[in-house]
Amino acid sequence: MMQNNLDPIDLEILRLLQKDATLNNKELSFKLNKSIATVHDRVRKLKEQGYIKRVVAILDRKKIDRNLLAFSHVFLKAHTAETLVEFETEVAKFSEVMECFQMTGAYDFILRIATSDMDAYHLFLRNKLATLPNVSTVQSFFVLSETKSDTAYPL
Amino acid sequence: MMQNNLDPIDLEILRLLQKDATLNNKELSFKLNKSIATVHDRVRKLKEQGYIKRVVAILDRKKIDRNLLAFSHVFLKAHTAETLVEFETEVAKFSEVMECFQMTGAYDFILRIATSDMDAYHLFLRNKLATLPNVSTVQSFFVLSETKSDTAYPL
DNA sequence: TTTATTTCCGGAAATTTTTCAGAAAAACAA
DNA sequence: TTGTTTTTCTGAAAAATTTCCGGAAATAAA
Repeated sequence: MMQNNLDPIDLEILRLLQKDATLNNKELSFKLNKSIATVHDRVRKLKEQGYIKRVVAILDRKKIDRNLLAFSHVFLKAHTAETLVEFETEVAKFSEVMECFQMTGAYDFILRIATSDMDAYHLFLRNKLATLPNVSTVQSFFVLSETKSDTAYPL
Repeated sequence: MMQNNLDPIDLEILRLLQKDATLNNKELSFKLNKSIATVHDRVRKLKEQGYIKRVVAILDRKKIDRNLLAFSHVFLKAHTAETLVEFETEVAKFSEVMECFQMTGAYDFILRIATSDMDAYHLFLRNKLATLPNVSTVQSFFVLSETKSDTAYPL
């Protein structure tokens, strides 16, 4: 596997592990009709080569008191490299911020914010996000329902 | 553990497994200063009780040719229960749609779309999303850079 | 304090991961 | 085609881990 291409076996392994990374080599080998050692080797290489970045446990957000999910659109006052980097650095430190993307178009950043409730969001907005230098405007949108939520890319 | 509260040991286990679910019981037991059997028991219960919904492999999106990430804001023409459910059902079938949220406020849904490039997004928009009944307007925003991307909630 | 309940632990058995040498398959050159 | 090299695959053995269990320790209740 010198070249960077994934064969059908690799793709199937990635497909399966994206859905359920608790599958062990024996189970994978059964599903793939390959030997355990082969599967073991393939998985090791997929990790080594960085196709699999990490394996994580996904928690039930509502069970750990993160009932409110919001998207915050952030506009900055200035757009120098420095301003952007500073905002990115500071916003990443807030525990409520799950994701931060710099965007094209109408606003500068989209944040995905997880808090326990609206009060907590309000406090986050007032005491954390709005206090960052160069933040001009924040538009907040709240999730009514999660219709689809997938970490697995189709392969 | 009859009541639904997590003690500091459970919280620490969840913290660790959210970051790296490849940690085995021996490693966890070392970090927690507990026996392997105790850790094993705790993790089993956390899964049983649904705190850990699933364990997944996170892939490097760019290595599997999903270079473009977009957020699409969707406005519907009508808002009957039927219309909403139909949209949710149909949009979830598209492989480009990683997430779909129904939202409060200015637009009805936010979609997170992963495609290989702008051409693929264009095709998705024209041939899939825009063809759904009752879709009024779609605003597309593209990710310039991922500043923070976390699946782990702070505990 | 005594009793009941829960949590925790060490050790053993069962299972899985990891390693390895050789076989099979594929790629390549003559 | 044939022989050579390289890669991939396999089964088996060794190493490591998970899983189970009885009883000890800690905690809560009587």
